[in-house]
This record gives sequence, C-alpha cells and structure tokens, in this order.
Amino acid sequence: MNIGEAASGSGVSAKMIRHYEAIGLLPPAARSEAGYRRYSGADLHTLRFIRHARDLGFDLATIAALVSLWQDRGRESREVKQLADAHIATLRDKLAQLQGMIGALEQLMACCHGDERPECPILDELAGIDKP
Amino acid sequence: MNIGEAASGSGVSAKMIRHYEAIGLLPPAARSEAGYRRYSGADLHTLRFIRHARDLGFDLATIAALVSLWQDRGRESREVKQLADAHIATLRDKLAQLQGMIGALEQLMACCHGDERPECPILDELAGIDKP
DNA sequence: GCTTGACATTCCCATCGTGGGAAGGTTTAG
DNA sequence: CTAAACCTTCCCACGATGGGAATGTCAAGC
Repeated sequence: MNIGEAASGSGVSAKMIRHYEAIGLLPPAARSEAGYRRYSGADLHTLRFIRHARDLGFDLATIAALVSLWQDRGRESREVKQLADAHIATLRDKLAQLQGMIGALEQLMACCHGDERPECPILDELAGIDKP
Repeated sequence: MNIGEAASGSGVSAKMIRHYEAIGLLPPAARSEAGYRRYSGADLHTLRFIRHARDLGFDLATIAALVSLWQDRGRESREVKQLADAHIATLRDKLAQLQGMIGALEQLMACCHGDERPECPILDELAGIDKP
C-alpha cells in the first residue's frame, strides 16, 4: 500500500511516517518504480505500535527502544518494564506540576470577583504579593 | 542594573529576557552608553510578574495580555478571570490526558513480570492486542 | 489519447519556550 | 596591562507536528 493508506490505516499521518523514517525510527521504506513508498502489513503493524506508544506519551527515542525490544524475541521483559517505569515517573512529575498549577489557579479564581471592578487578586498574586 | 542582575533577581534568564524583548512581550530596555541593557526596579517587577505567570503555566501570548491588564488601572477583573478560566480549562484537559496515560501504564505495569522472561504484556498491548 | 483529480515526492518554514555557543566588545579588579 | 566576568548580536538546536510550494505519477472518464 502507499503512504496514504498506511497513514489512514495506522493513525499516523503521512507527514509523520516520512519524518519517522528520516530520523531513523523506521527503516527506509520499500519504493515503487516511481519512487513511491510502499508498505506491507508488517509495516502497518509497526506503525500502529508506534501510534499506541505515542498515545501513552512515550517520546520517540524511547519508542525506538521499545520497537527494537518488541522485535527482539530474546528480550527480557525487565528492560521493557524499566522503560515504562521511567516514563511513568516522568508523567507523574508532570501530573504533580499540573496539579500544583491548577490548585493555585483555582484558589485565585475563587478570590477574584470577575466583574467590572479592577481589583483582581489574580494580578496581585502575579505581581508578587508573595506569601513566603 | 544590567541584564545579569535582572535575571538573577527575577528568576528569568538573561537569554529569555532578551527573547521576551525581541518578541515584544517586554518593551525595548534602556541602554547604557556601551549598549548594555539597563533595568529599573519597575522592570524587575515586571520580570517577576512574568515569571510567576510562567510558573502557573500561562503561555507568552496570554502573559502579554495579563501584563497589559496589570498595567491598565481601568481594567475589569472579569477580563483577567476569563483568561485564567480559559487557561485552567486547558490545564484540566492536559491533566485528564496525563491521568489517562498513567492509568493505562499502571495497569500494564501491574501485569508485566519485569524479569528475564521475554513475555511482556506492555509490548503486547502496544502491538495492538486491542480491547474494543 | 488527453485531461483531471487524487495521490505521491522533496524541501523549506513555523510552532513554543528554552538553551548552547561563537565572535566580538566592555568593565572591573588585581 | 591583563585576566575574568560581564555584555552584545547572530545562528542553531531541541521534540513533535503541521503547512505549503513546486513537481511528478497514477487511474478514471471523455
């Protein structure tokens, strides 16, 4: 199949498929006589793998590692779990950051009238009425 | 004060101060005879305002709006609250996404032995043993 | 056969916030 | 006078994605 079909069949855009190939996440695709990239069912499978990994928030470098573990039948599941573990730690850090921001904002929102008056605790806070 | 002092005093790097000026978030700084940027206490205050807004996750375009509301004594707090409200919605979206990823990963982690055996439910899932 | 439209190719540029580093000028302390 | 610690501008990089231009190819309809 051509790249368009591979894209719609995998959920990875054609643009991204080319990019993944360019950065070495995917091996160079086979080419038709006219130079069109051609994809097999196995290629599609790999693309879907990548897509799912992206959906879980893995970065492309880690995905490259996951793909190679996936294709290595002698892998140790320990290695996979380590990658997932490191990733989940990163996600939890981000989560904590986000929760901090949301919590702070919610508090400010609760104090701000949000009407035609100019007084605004949100701006006051940003301006550095810092609580030590 | 010079840019280095403004940077350490505000928590915004010198690099970023120049960048903020370049994109118009900050007005062009005053210059010494030799061309060095010079900052006043008021400038420092603005830098700290920006820093705090960044800490709450606001993007620079929104921060520009916040700064101008801050400096407009006739503002309506409604406008500030609207910006904050839109931002908090964005953050909550990201939060939900993160939570989804973390939840999915946790489940997979719980199923994976993580030992020397090659069987790995994490890879299986990525490979698309999709549950409909 | 020829046109047309839907595909494909490569290449460059943009996003967003941040940092690295080069090549050069200034200021200050010893 | 020199060395260190500043400062300047300029260009490039990240990570993942998209937009779009200029160009080439394929399949269907007339």
